[in-house]
Amino acid sequence: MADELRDLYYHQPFQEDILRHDSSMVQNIHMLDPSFMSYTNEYLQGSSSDYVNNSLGKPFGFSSAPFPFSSIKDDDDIIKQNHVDANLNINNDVVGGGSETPVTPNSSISNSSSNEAVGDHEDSNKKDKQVKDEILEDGDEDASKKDNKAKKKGEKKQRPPKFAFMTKSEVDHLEDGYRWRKYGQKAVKNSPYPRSYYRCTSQKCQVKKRVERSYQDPSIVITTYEGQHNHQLPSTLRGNVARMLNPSMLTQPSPLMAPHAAFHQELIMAQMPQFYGHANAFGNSQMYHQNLTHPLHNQQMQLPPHDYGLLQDMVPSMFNLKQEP
DNA sequence: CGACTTTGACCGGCGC
DNA sequence: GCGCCGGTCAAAGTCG
Repeated sequence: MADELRDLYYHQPFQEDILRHDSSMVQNIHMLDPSFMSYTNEYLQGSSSDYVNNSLGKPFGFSSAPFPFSSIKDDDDIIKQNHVDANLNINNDVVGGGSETPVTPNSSISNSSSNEAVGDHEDSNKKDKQVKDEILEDGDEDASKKDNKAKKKGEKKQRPPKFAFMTKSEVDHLEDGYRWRKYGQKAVKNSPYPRSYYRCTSQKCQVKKRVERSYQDPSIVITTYEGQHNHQLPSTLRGNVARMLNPSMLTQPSPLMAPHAAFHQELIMAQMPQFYGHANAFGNSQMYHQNLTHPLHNQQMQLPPHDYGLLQDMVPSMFNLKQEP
């Protein structure tokens, strides 16, 4: 399974290769193509439908173009979407400096193999069907175990939307601005690395996340968020996030949050605003989006010169703008 | 002492 | 029905 996961990881077109910084513990954060997300989810105990029907309504990359989730009805549609994404990303740099096999409009082999690489495709179809059935039901997302017991036979627990991504990091639990309490850890089948379960410590916030390390590439941490925060970021962290993003203050390192951690958080927040709808410290993050969405255009963007200080040092590719003295 | 982690037990879903 | 597996619970332990 992890072989396929790695293949997908390295061969699916990524929206961006955001971070390239040798000295950063988080070297690369890869926001995953929507279709890949659906595949990834197969590995992460969910179903492609979890993503197809999630509340994001936007691509998982930084593109501002709406992703037609509603048009996706089955795996075939996901594969078609994969074609589109492959075409769109054909000229983009990907992991490995573009040494990957180019994805062409006729790369159905790649896509179909990816489809097979999902593993037990029949099983995934069953899961999809299950989730689709679940979606037809009205149910409380945070239904407790007791509530489940009270449910009728045949009713299945509805899962909140999920968002998974892979991060190259030495640390398992990446700081994202929220406070989490670990409530479980399980050994992962066929992997020497355990999976950890975290729950947001805020009262009445049902957001959970799973963190596990890829056993094929132990440098990669797979994080899966489930649910939606119903509160703001802890104030101290928010303040530091703001500091990270305020150009006038960027030269001041944050004492409470490691630079890579703060940036990691921002990536997540920009990536899934619905998950951080109450706490998007980006505010007006248009520039950020544009920078990450069109790296080639970035070089031609005309922006007032700024000293981005620490962040610029961390993410030189983001600041690949002409800034004449 | 409160917040958090650890870890074995437990539960439900699923395949056979 | 049984066993496997993922996810969760909760008591005990740890830390600041």
